[in-house]
Amino acid sequence: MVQKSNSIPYGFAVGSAGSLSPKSMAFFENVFRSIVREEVDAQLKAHSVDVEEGKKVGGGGGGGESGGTNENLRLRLTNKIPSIIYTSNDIEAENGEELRVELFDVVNDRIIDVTHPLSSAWIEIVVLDGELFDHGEAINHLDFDTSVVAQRPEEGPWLVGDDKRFRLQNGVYSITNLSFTRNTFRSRTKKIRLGLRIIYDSNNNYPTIRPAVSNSFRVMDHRSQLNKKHHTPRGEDEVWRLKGIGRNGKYQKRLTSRGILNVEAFVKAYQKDSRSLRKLLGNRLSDRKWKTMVEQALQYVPITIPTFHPPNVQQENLEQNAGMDQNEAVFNQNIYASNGNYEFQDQTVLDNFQDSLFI
DNA sequence: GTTGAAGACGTTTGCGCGAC
DNA sequence: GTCGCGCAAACGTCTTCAAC
Repeated sequence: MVQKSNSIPYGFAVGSAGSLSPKSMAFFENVFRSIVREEVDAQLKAHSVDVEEGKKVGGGGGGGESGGTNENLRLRLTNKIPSIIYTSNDIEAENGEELRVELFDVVNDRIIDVTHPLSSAWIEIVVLDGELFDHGEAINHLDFDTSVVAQRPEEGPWLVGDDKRFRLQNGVYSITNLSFTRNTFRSRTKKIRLGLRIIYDSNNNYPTIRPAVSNSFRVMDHRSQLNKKHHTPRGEDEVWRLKGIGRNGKYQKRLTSRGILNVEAFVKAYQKDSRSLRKLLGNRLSDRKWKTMVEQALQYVPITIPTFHPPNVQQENLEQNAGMDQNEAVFNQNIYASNGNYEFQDQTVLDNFQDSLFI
C-alpha cells in the first residue's frame, strides 16, 4: 500500500464517522479515492505488462498498427465545454464553436495520419461523473468505465443526437448534433463530463487507445436560460432580470404595483427619487443587494438606443442621444461601466447613489 | 464579538396541464 | 409527441436577533 503523507484531522477517531463534519468527510473521501486509484492503477499496469508480454511472445500487435495498446495515440477534445450548458441546446465549445475531436500522436502532437485505419474509427460519447478526474489527467480504461453514469431505464437516454456515435474523418470530427435531455441537478456533485472512446468490435482490430475526457460542467434546465438574469439589462427587460429581484417575487410585485414594470422604469424611478424606491422595496432588502441591483440597472441599454455609448465623448453622445428624452441622455453621460465599476461624471448622480445606500 | 437559530426571499426544478 | 406555461416544493443565500 502506498504511504500517504496526509495527516488525519484533529478529533477524528475510528467509529466516529457518524459525527464527522462535511470538511472531514471530504478529506477522507479524497484520501480514500487517491489510495484506491493508486492501487487500481498499479494492478492495471501489472496486468497490462503481462498482456503486452503475452502478445509479444505470440507475435501479434505491439507496433500500434493493429491490436494491442498504442500509448502514443490519444483522443482529445481541442476546446472546452462551457461550465454551464442547457438541456435541449446543442453542446458547443466555450466560444460558441463546434466541439472538435482529434486522434493525435503525443510524440509529435500531430493528428493521426490519414492512411492510419484509426483515422476513420467509430467513436462513442458517454456521460461521466464530473468529480472523478482532473482535467488533463491521463485516463485509464478502468477509471473511465467505472465513472460512466448509469442510465436509468425509466428516464430514457441522457444524451441524444446524431453525434452520440460518429466516425472520425481523417482523424478529426466536429460535434454539432448532441444535446442533453435532463439536467445534473440531482447528481451528487451536480457536475458531469463527456467521455469519448473508440468503439471496438469483432470487425476491427484497433490498438487500444486511451479515452478522452472533457472538462466538468453543469447541465441546467433550458428554462433556467429563459429566466436568466441579464448582466447588461435592456430597458425593456422586466425588473426581475435584475439581480436580487425574483420572478413573481415580492420585490417584483411591489415594483409593478407602482408601475415600475421594466428596467428603464426602475432607473427613471431611481433618478427621480432613489430614497422612495429604496423604501418601496422594504427594510429586508440589504444594502449589498440594493447596491448590486442599482449597479446592474444603471448599466441598462435604453430602449431607443441599441448600444451603450461611453461618456468620454460627451458632446458627441448628446448628439447621438438626441432621440431620447433629456434626462435619459444626460444620465447616459454620467455613468459608464468598466470592469463592473462605475464612474460618475456628475457629482449629483454619485450623491444620489450614495444617499440611497443609507436609508 | 461570536455563534447559531429562525425567517425572508431568490433560484432551480419537477410536475401537471393545455395548446398545437 | 412537443412545447410553453404556471404552480409548488426543495434548496441556497443572506440577514436579523438573541444567547453566550
